[in-house]
Amino acid sequence: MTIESARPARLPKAERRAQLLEAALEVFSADGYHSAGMDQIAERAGVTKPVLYQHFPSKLDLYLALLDSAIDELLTATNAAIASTSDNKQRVRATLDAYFGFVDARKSGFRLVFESDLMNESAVRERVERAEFAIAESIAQVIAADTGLRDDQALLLGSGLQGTMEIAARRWVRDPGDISRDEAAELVATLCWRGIGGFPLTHPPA
Amino acid sequence: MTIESARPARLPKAERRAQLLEAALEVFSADGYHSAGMDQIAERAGVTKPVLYQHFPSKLDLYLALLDSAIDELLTATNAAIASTSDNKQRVRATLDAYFGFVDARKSGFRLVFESDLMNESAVRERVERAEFAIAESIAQVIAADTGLRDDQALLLGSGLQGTMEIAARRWVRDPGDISRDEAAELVATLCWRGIGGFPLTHPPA
DNA sequence: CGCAATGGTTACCCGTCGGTAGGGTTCGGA
DNA sequence: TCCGAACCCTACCGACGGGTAACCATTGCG
Repeated sequence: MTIESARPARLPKAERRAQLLEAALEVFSADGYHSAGMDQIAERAGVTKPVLYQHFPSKLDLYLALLDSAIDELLTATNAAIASTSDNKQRVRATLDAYFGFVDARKSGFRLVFESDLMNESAVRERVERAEFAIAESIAQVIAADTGLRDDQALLLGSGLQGTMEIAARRWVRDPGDISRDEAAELVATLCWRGIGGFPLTHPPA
Repeated sequence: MTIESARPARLPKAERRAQLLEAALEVFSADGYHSAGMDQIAERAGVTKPVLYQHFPSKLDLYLALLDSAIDELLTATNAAIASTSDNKQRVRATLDAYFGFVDARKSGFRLVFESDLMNESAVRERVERAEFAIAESIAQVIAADTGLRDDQALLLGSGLQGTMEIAARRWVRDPGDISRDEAAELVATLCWRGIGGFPLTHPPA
């Protein structure tokens, strides 16, 4: 009982903030936005509610901070993967590795974004849709460049691939079963490549 | 002022119930479960809250009634489509016609099921997952029968196809753009068939 | 040893909303 | 015309939870 052990455990602002974010992420992703209480989040961080409000002005702001952080990380990872090679088959594989890598390492963050129960809030919906669109568009750019398809057609296909990744990842997170992260990524990569691989250059502008 | 015109407009129980269900469906699907208020639903039906509670014991029960109804309709439609032919390519097309037919005709019901903000409620989650699984399994049965794939492999593919339909439909409902219902169904059917069509009999048990 | 400044806590407020009690009004039948 | 049943409304309750006010405690510096 010499030093920090029991309840109070005073912390500098930055660390406390990080801790609160982590606690909030766990609670939000476990219970959803509506069921989660500010008291609950504070308690998980070993602190009381007012402390939470010293760091975040409202419940929604706290949620959005987490959302932005998760989205940012996902976009960074996928964009890096898309840019990592110029071989399209490899590119698909790399992208799915990155996607499932994120999903695996940041399960809570992933669920926060793609299983949110706050989609009615415009601020949330906007962010999630922007994220989905950003991924779809990154893919679409490659498709458009390499196939000669029209931009809107490419975007449609990009959306399809993005959607496939999203829903597959969601299902895998919910119930991984016997499937490892790598297996999952490879499986979906195969599916995506089978779907998209037939397009390149076999489909002139006409 | 002779007959029913103004506010009260007395109705027999069955009709009132139907009207309440319709009003609730609109409100729930527009605002989500949490934002929707019982007063709001009652008002939309031209009635007050207690009337609502004479027909449904709680907000959740009302929601579940709508959910069950929508799910039942969707499963009926898709199962009929799957059974409608024995040509697999046709089968895929028919299933997507049925799926998008439901989505188009019952937009609110579709959103209620697949964009629910009440997934944390176990009763809701269970129903939605059962619905997804039921569709995936119907598809998987055909796949298993026609390809010789193991049951679990077939179920995985069935889940993939179900997921593809779901997410594509969700995106189409959110923003149909210039794409007609038929176009959407055909497009996704093509995508699904391209993904699954390579499997039959080319992939023996080994 | 004071004495800020920083970090926490207890205790409370209050708006919203699901749910209810009890009383009025219309209708069919005797 | 009386009666009771079916239907609907006004008015209210009570709990839950986001957000806040006001008050302790620890730390470290002069």
